[in-house]
Amino acid sequence: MEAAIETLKRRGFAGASARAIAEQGGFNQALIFYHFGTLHGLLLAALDRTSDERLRSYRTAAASAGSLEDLLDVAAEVYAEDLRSGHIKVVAEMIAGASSAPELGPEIVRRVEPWIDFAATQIARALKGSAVEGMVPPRDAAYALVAQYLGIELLSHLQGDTAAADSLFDVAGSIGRLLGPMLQLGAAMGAADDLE
Amino acid sequence: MEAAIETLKRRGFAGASARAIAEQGGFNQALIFYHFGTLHGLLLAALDRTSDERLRSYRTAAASAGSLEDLLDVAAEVYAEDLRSGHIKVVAEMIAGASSAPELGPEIVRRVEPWIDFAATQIARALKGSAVEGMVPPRDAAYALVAQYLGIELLSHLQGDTAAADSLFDVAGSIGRLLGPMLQLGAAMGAADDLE
Amino acid sequence: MEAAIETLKRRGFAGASARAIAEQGGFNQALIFYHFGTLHGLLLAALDRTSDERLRSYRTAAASAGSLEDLLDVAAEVYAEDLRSGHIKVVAEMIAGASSAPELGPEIVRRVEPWIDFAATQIARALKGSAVEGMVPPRDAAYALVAQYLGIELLSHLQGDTAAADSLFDVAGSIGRLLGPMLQLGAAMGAADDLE
Amino acid sequence: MEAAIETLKRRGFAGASARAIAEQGGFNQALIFYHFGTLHGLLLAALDRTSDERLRSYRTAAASAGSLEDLLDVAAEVYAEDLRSGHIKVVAEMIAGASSAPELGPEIVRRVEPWIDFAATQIARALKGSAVEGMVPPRDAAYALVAQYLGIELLSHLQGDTAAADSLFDVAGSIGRLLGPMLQLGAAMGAADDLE
DNA sequence: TATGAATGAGTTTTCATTCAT
DNA sequence: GATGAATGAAAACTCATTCAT
Repeated sequence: MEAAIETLKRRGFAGASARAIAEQGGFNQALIFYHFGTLHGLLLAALDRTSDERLRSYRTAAASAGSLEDLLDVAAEVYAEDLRSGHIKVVAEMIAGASSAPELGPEIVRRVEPWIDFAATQIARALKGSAVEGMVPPRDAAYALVAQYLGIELLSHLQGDTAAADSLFDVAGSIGRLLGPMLQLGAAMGAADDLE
Repeated sequence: MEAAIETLKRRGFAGASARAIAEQGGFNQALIFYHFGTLHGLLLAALDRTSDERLRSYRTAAASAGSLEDLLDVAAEVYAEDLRSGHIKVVAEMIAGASSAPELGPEIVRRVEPWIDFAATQIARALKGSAVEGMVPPRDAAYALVAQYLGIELLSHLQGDTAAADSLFDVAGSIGRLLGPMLQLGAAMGAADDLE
Repeated sequence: MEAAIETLKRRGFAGASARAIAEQGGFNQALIFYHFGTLHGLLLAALDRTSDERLRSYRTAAASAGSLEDLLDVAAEVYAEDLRSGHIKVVAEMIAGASSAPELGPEIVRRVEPWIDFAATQIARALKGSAVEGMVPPRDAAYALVAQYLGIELLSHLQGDTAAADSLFDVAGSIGRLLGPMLQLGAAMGAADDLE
Repeated sequence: MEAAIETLKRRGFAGASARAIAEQGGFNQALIFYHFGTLHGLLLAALDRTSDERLRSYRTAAASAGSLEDLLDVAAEVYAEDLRSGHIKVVAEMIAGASSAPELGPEIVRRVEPWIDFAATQIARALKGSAVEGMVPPRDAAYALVAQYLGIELLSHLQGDTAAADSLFDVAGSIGRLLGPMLQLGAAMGAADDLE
């Protein structure tokens, strides 16, 4: 699975062939099929692993954020780490690749759901008690947020530099700090423990 | 090129093989190479065609918008059409596919630039005279907007339904209508003709 | 035909496709088939042209040689010109290429015959009255000589330098000058006009 | 490799496609790439095998020759066997084919070198102590000899009969026997063991 | 004469997967 | 658990040739 993740990062979904992964990991191609049945099986298992691991990081980080400002800071920090370490690349590759292997679709949907759930929870936290609480459905906002991450990963990888992606978080931060007080965002966030 | 676009929509980048496109168009595979030299050559030409065509639609629509509200309405409308007609799918597939064919990268970057430029222009229009004019660099916001579109396309296609994507525009609309007056967005938009 | 010859020189038999020749000559591929029926038809016609032209040069040069020394000098001179201009390359390419297109075989044999005839005539001239006149059948020697030229062309082209080929003629010259008197080669060559 | 050699003999370089070789050997085309990476890889490996094997025969035969006469006899014998068994055909095809696949050039040069070295050694042996020892550089003569073999292979294969090639060795033999004593060729050949 | 477009059969190569060991 | 060998299907691309204009 490590080899699969590494190969996804380095060579993308289309480059993550059985041969490439086996070469990366220094073992025989046939092993993939022995253990996972299908190449896609391995890829999904690998996705599971990174996804779980990263989600755990995000959860821990979010739990420690007691205010909107904290949350924005923490999000920027964790995301920056992901973008550079390539963890998001793996997710983006799998989602992009799913279009060429339709049977992957539902499997990947299932693995993206927890991320949307997590984002929705955090957004709900931030919106609670604010002026826009009724106006913004947390799930829709979460969906948009995840989509935003994916899109940025794709674009920044396409252009080969992450400068734009980096500065975006600054802007998001300043807007958050401006709008936060105006809309009373994060008003009820104090208790960091009442997360799922 | 029509066959290529259709195949990209239906079967994605990885499924847009010479064989598949030729079958879709009812002609011989070799024709692709006769006319475009390379499969990628055809794919890029097809992308050019859709991209140009759609950008023209967007420009026309934006030009007719005299207020922030108009702009939001118009954006929602044109985008909804795109999402359903599949035009955005083609762009998203090419961008996603670029990761498996690195030599495509620069070519696609060149074709995405005009979209970012266009978005930056519109955002600059809307921000002019507002309270956040100095805070939000239009190009960064434009980058984020394009990324958002791409991400939504990928996710909605993955999940097979566009419900979430649709409701997002409603939410964006209501937020826009709320924040617009607060931040004086679109304050100086009256003159619809002063676009690039 | 000029385009065909040029393409044979530059890209070899395998590279002399209809497309390549048409590109070289700046005309349409289909013209080849209109005028020559087959690609091989054109190639053979081109071979005819160079072959005739060069054979004429060789004949003229040989006719002017009144002694064995002259003949050796003249042979070295004309051959060196050929090797550099690429005329021999065309012949060698066609002969080598014939193995992949068996139907070319007989056609090429027919075009090589005159060269063997010519060489046989010159060899007979040189042998006349010598000590080995009865021992060396001129046609066999001519065959060997033509084979030698072909082989040298192939090897020198393979190694990318003609140094070895060049020095060979020097050696042949000195041996000729040594053996000539010993064996009374060229004893009866005086009359340069009694050639076919 | 046996299938490759057989196919080179029967259908020439251009006919030695992956498909043809696989058909000849009764296995799947893909095996070629599994084992040799490239079609050329296989072809070169096959060339290596024949070349090594034949060179060993030639070395053994030459080692047993204690006089110039022996050497000429032995050369005629081994060569006749080669011409008929097709071993030389393989070499000639590869050399001729190299012109259509320039990246093969250096690889083949490397494989022809040992033949030139071997010939140079034998020629030096024969020239030692002769009247022309200083006049004839062994390497040049060896180059000419190898070229001669190649040329004869090409011509005889082209004409479909080996009669001319056969009689050539007789002629070479008689000339050798005539010139040998005159030039004191092979004077110092007694010790057959002092070969490389 | 000349051309642009078209085609079927061919090329090398890569792929996921299987299987005997 | 692990491996080397094998395979059928598919990939991109090139070829000689044809044909309507």
